[in-house]
Amino acid sequence: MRADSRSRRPTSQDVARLAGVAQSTVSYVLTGSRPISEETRARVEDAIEKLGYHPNSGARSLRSRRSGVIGLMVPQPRGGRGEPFEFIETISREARRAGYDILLVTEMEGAEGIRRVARTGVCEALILMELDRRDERVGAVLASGLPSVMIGIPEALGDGSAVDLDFERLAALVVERARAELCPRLLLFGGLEQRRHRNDVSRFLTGIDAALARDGAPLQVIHDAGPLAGVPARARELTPEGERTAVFGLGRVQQVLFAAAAAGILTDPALRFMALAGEELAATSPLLAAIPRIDPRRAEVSELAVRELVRLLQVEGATPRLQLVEPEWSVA
Amino acid sequence: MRADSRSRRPTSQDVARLAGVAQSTVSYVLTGSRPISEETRARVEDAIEKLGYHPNSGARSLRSRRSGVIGLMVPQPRGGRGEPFEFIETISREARRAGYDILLVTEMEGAEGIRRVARTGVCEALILMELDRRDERVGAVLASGLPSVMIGIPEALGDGSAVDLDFERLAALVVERARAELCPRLLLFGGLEQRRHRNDVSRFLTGIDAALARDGAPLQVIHDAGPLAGVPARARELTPEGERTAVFGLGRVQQVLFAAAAAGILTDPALRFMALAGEELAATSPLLAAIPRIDPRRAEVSELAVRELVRLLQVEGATPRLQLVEPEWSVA
DNA sequence: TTGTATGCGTTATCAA
DNA sequence: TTGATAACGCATACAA
Repeated sequence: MRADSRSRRPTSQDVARLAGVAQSTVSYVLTGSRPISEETRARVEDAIEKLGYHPNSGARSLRSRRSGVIGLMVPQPRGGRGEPFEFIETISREARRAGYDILLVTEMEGAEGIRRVARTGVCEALILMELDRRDERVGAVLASGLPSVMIGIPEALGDGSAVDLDFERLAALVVERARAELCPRLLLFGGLEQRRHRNDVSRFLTGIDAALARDGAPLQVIHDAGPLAGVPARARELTPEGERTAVFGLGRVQQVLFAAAAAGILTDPALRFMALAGEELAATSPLLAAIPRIDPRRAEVSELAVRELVRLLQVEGATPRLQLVEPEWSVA
Repeated sequence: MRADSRSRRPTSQDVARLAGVAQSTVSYVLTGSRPISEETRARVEDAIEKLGYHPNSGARSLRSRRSGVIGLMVPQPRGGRGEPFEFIETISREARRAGYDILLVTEMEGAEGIRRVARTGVCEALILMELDRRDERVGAVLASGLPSVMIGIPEALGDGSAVDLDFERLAALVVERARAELCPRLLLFGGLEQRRHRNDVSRFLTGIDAALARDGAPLQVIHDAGPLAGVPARARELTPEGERTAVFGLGRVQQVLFAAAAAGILTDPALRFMALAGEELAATSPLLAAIPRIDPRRAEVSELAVRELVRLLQVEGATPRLQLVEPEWSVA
């Protein structure tokens, strides 16, 4: 019933017939890999338009061995965090602008997922994010031989490309500011020492140590691993009269700030909250807009990752790079 | 230098050679579309294992016209919302369990993006989310002829499948509770009337009207379209001494609750906050855990969407369905 | 500047 | 129960 000539998707053969040229000519017009006369090109493009032709992706990737698809390994949603979404959406948009699509590979699949998409040829390149310092997926990616970019800096980076916010520099900024604001103490919440296996946490802590070792006022660093809702109270408690404690952590700031607000100590002069957070924090409330903030610049990191990958894919003999995005205070 | 026999990815031909069978036999073992003797199957599977063979996805989808890829249209990240991530990740995971991969199509691409992935054959099915009541993408999906599932209920659903939380029922729950708690007033924040174009908001408001029309204590509904940070204060202001106002909205609860906490009126007996929010809200603080909460059940909705799509893809003659997930109070 | 011919690695039909 | 063989739709080497 349903099938007449129109129900079948048009092929380059159909286009060729309508334009009165050879099938290969249609292909050459599309790939641009051979000069085509202005007149022929126009006729072909007309026919393409008229038929609503789109090249079949299976055939194309079978023949050219390039699928036009980039695999993106996404983390599990832990504790209702939504930040990965901004990475994912931006990466997807940027990739599309360069002519690529994004295919998701879940963390659940692990290194085997990497091997799968590499071996089947669904993906011709890979982006990884939320990596542990030692992450089996990194090895799988490098072994696959596909061009890749990591968001974050794992240990065995090999000669892969990587892009991320400079977490060491971030730590330096935090320490510098704590000193500048005459805080003798810096409380780091979120159990960072227990999360040292994360590549970003590890770099941050390295940066803290380095900053402490540099000249400057003495600064006591306290690692807090307790429940986030208790952070403000604990910070308040360990602050002697007339002194001031700086409070910072990687992620989950909102929870800490909420607890502070609920306890009425969000603007307590004895506490100096600082946050790694985007504009959305400032937009939530004027009170939060006043908090010194370093933007994680997720969109920039994402764009950089895609650009780097496209470079690896398209520039002959491109060599892997490590690119760090500079953190900055958003409110002076 | 680099190319010896090992550098090429093995094909079913290689497997056949090693197993001493015909290439087609390998294919039959893989697809299961023909009975194979136990002995032959074992030999083939051994060879597959030994070579680390994975069928080439381009060739497979060229020949079978099934790419094993589901397109997922994702929204733009507006105002730092991260909820879409839970949908995306869950959908991706469930799809993988059914043997499919998820390819992202950004909202930026619009209806043309739908047409593209459909025409090129990259995707053999589609999932749409965050739809407007009238959304050009819906038409494009239906026109593509691909099996599809909408998360949300747009107007021109046609005979597409749809899955979502039952927002009409959600409204009924909210109204019922406001009445049960003897609130003469319900304040709805977030400018819902201005966001009626959204399919979920529209259904919610329909549900509100229906619930109000039913028997019960009189309830005044106030639509608040002002800044979220001012919601608690405004709610407090319009509440006469000794009375109580219920406060609810779709999304952005955290901002409102933060403002309430900061103003010290989170537990004001004159206000009755209720929230559409997942566990993460309760986990943020004991204060928030006490707030009556309806879970949006994003994971369930996502799983249902994937299951429905898989049914459409795999069950011969399957007919589209509309499935609503029942909202419930998480704290009594 | 264009056309002809070949093969990418599968799936599935036709024989045996 | 299995083998040979023919497409699927495109990119590109080779001819003209």
